[in-house]
Amino acid sequence: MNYDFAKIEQKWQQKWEADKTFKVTEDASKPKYYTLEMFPYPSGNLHMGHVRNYSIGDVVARYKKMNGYNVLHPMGWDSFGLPAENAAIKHGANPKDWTFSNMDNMRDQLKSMGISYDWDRELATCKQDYYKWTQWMFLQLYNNDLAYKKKSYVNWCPSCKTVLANEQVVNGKCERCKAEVGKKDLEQWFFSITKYADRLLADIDKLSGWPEKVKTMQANWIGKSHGAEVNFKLDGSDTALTVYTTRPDTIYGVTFMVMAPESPLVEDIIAGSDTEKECREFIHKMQFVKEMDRASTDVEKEGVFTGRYAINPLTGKKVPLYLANYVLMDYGTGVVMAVPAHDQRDFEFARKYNLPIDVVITPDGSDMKGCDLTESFEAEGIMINSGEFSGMNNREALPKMIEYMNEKGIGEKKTNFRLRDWLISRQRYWGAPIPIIYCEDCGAVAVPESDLPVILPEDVEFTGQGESPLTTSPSFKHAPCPKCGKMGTRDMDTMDTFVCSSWYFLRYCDPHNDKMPFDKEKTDYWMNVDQYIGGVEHAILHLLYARFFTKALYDLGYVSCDEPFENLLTQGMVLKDGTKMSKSLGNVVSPEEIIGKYGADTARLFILFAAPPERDLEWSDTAVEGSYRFLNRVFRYIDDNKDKIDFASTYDAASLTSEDKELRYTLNYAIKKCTDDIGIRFNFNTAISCIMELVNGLYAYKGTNNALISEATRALIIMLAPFVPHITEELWQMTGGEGSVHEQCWVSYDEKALVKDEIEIIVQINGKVKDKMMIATDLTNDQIQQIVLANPKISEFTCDKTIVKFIVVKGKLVNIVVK
RNA sequence: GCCGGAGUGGCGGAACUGGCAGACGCACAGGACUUAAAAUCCUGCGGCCCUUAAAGCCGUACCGGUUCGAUUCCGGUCUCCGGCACCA
Repeated sequence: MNYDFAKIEQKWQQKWEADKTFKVTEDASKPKYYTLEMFPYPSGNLHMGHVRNYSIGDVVARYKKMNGYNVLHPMGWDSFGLPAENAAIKHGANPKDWTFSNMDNMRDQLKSMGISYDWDRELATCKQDYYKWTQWMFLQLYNNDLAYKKKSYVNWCPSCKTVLANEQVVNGKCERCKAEVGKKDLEQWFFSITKYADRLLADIDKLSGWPEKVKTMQANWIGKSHGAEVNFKLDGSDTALTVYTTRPDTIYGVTFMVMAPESPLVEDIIAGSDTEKECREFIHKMQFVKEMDRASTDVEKEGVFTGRYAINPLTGKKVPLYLANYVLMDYGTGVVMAVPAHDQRDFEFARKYNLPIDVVITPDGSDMKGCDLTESFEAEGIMINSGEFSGMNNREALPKMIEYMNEKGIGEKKTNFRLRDWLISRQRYWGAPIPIIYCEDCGAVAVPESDLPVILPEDVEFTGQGESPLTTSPSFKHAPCPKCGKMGTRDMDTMDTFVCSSWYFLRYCDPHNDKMPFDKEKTDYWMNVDQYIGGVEHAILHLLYARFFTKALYDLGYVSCDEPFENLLTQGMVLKDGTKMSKSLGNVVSPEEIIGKYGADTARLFILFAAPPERDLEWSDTAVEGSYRFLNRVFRYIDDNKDKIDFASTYDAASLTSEDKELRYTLNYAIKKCTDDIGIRFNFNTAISCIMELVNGLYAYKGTNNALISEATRALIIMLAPFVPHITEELWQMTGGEGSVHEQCWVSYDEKALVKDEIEIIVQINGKVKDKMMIATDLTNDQIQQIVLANPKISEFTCDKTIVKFIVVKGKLVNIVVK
């Protein structure tokens, strides 16, 4: 007979909900612990990735609670976003109805998993009482010069019909729909995340609880580089051509200059030149080259001479100026000094167009001809043909050269970042409206805080054609200017949904506040998030934006922490047949189906047992049955032995039989290991395996000490409780436990029970295992040596040899080195 | 190209501080119970040698080093996964 999981799970879920077992409030008398799983997008159904994410979080939350912490464990919905709009277009539904019914369904599914959320703190980013404060956040940034509107050349997804942030373009394709991303010249809102680039980079060092992988990904994304800006002069004009270079030490080797065809300087430069026609053709051609094909290392370098020259400020030499496909407009200045001898890209370009290659650094300072090179020389070396710097090591010369150029007023030190400002305007409907009104007289005016929220209208049409659905609303477009009262027009864009998710962890601390986004006292109590758990796909986007928001709010005095997430766990993916589960591959296993067939406890146990949390996990139907089998085995044992169990009974440790001692050892070892594995190592798979060993030990125990059985059973139920909350609650009740198992204290172990009278030691000769012996634990090394050498099996090896060394590793092994 | 991570039985994985490689589970095989099956329980389960067993040898991607002793530390190589990439 299998245990009736369906009945048990439903029974306890209802009881927990009725008792508000997991409701939490600030309590200064207890240490707090904030555990958070990344909130889901309400797509309609939970998938296995969610099950894994929330099972991991629930173990942490329940374990910490049993260890005396006041645990905040909330859940909500990242509920703005494009899929709702697409569903509206496809099925004629309203994005709001679609989203809310998905949330209802997924909330039920989450409840069926028995996760210990404080549902009173539930939030949804698409609700007015939340997005009001998202708009408030916009105003804070706007009022503090951290939000601005700018016309720029932005990423445009033709399929989603909206602009995208740089972070949302992956390999030239839209992160969401995989369509080829184009470029568009649009006026858009940006957040000045680059003002925080230095701190976002430097404070990565504070994140000792983050995986190395995520930290390097963020550092690479921010991409700080050190160099100099140097002014070249355009020959026959006063125009300065400013370049950014990380290698000012190679400036004597500049033989030409290259600039991006999009550069605003181009027009004046080519006007009237001999090659104007060719230049215009090249610029025209470049407009139609896809971003992806332009920004790839293996695309052939291509360019055209502008007919003009630039003057090297150090040498006074005249060098030709080219337009080139490999120069990026949005990094540095859009103009690059080309040093073909010491930069591979410039080298390839120079070879193609027969431009001179002047070597200015060689390994040993001897002369070298550019024509002899097969590739650029980018390593460290001695400078040659570099005026007064010749003969110096180039790395030592570099700062001196910057200093020199600084004195002469031709250049200065400069750091550059790869990170760009965050484009937050979206030409979509289902998002938080940007609280800005455009007035003919006053320009862009922020909606005053007292007028928030700017409500997302419902009188819109979803045609899938033309502009954003928001523009079809008759009621939304016009609003009086907050400054002068004259009728103006609202900003018709909504904010990137990543804005909504950049501060939700703060709202959970005070989710019903209608005066402020949160009360500082409450965030002071709960923040930081002690443990944040989610997929590694958010390593850059969400985590970087959330860090930026936290720092900005910190600077404005709204929070006391300048990093939001103390510890981060990036869980691995759930795979089937070696690949990611996906509808198109037809290898999706639905959580609902598994929970229906085996129960939530089995689903949770399997997913926690099958692999450590950070690693990818291969789904196995047979292994799921194994987990189910284990739970039945536990249930059966306790059901069969419940008459023997009395938690109040005690025993005398001094009068135990050897059998008793063995069980007692297994028990205490399991407690020790399980405690470390959950609390310190986050290795839930091994925590579960040692609980399994305890169950095997209980089955194998043939003694009659019921008090000992009771002690072991009690510990078993408590240790299993964070993993499988329903069955343990039932077993707790069956064995006469008081209250809820989830309100019990975690178990502690007895160090003395882990000390054995006799232990097995390994006997090695020259590092190879030759025998195993049982010896008393209280022997001295000399006594051990005597006993081991008296062993006939060992003396057989040692008799005709000399013993060089006798190594004793206390409690483990001895190694005899013989010759 | 640069930066990270990984490589252990048929499979998922374990070995935490340099000390019995393969815990725990899955799969498989044999047995008990049963009229039978399922369920359950017991036993075996890295490879070679061998009828079997004992004993021995080999074995943690590969080559080498340090050490009494290396899956673990060091040097080099290969493969796979992830991120970034014409960033001057």
